[in-house]
Amino acid sequence: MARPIEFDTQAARESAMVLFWRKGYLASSLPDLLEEMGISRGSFYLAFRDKRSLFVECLDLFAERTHEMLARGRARLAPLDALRRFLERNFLRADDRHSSNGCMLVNTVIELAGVDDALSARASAHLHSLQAEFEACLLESGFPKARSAELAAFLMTLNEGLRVSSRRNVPRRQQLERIDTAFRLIGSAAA
Amino acid sequence: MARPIEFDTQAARESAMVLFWRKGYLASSLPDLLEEMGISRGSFYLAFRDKRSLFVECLDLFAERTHEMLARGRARLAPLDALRRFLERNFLRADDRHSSNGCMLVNTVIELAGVDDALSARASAHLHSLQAEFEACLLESGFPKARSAELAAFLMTLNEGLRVSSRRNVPRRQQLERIDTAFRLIGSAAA
DNA sequence: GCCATTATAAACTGATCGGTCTATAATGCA
DNA sequence: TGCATTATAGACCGATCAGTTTATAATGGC
Repeated sequence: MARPIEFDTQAARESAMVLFWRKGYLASSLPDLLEEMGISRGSFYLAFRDKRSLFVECLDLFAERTHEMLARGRARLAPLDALRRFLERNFLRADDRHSSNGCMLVNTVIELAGVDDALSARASAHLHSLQAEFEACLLESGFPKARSAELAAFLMTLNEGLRVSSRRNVPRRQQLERIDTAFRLIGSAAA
Repeated sequence: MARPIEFDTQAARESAMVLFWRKGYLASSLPDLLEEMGISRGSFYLAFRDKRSLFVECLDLFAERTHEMLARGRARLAPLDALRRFLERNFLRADDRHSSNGCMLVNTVIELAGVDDALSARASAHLHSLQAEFEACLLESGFPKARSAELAAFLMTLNEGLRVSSRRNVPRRQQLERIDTAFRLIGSAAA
């Protein structure tokens, strides 16, 4: 019919990311994606190779955003506070549209392990580099090297667990309590 | 052709459970299921209503087995040791065929949230009752009521995180270290 | 006013999905 | 021997999947 809006590739990619984040890879059909992205089938295959390639781009974009989120916290908070703020992220605002989507990296690891191992491994690698960032925070806040690595691994497990909980009906308050419990445990062990 | 084996409904259900556990709901196709169960299409629809109904049965069966696993530990170990043994379960034997399947309840929560909320909620409810079992262990080992509830929630988050980790390429040794870290933290806080 | 570009809607392809149905083969029992 | 039961293989159904193609409409530059 008309030519209402100019085709913004990046905006379309971000819309796709949100859908993949919410519904996963398999359950996001082409019609779903097209409606969410607001473009036609023709434009889709013109701008992106195929569904799987777009998913890879969205996965990498999500990882980038996640890293930025932690980096912004580190720029203005003490490293341990930034880490804690990062874990609390999904649970602070009750009205966040994405608060029950969990983490796209965790979701992808779970959904596609044994189905598309390359995609699952890619998501896993992103989580691994996030853990390295955790470790840097802990080092910066004074923990010795070995202890930092150990706690970073522990906090990554906690992070994974929290992202699972955020896809369940676990109330926000309980989630925050769990984070509080974890940090009190770490604090009392450090003291 | 022939009539080689008598049709064992329960054995077929268990085979289906393992496939659902490994590949999830959406990626397990009817042909996949039939091959894994070793039965024909006709027998499938004669014995089970449909794919989704069978999945519900498998989900409940998995939850039952999970509870039994914890109960067996409680029968022969101190409650805190049983709890720890339960968390370590997937990581003890390197040759376990199912060691990288994670937990079917966690997998289902993640895969089907936003896709089939009834199934996701059912898996979540099973995790909730497992958490109640955690709390009973902690109560029995001497923690006060409020503290038991808090730690049970924390350990459920840890459990969820560990099941995510077990679907990734995280080495067994690191997983065991993470559990060790968690229990040392709990121990030093309790002391 | 014309034309190349860029988008569109929608038809189409072949494969696969879950689910039904039919014709047949093997069995236990009478 | 014959028949009801229980299983099989596989054809078949309509729906949906990802991806391609086509004919058309809107636009900017000339």
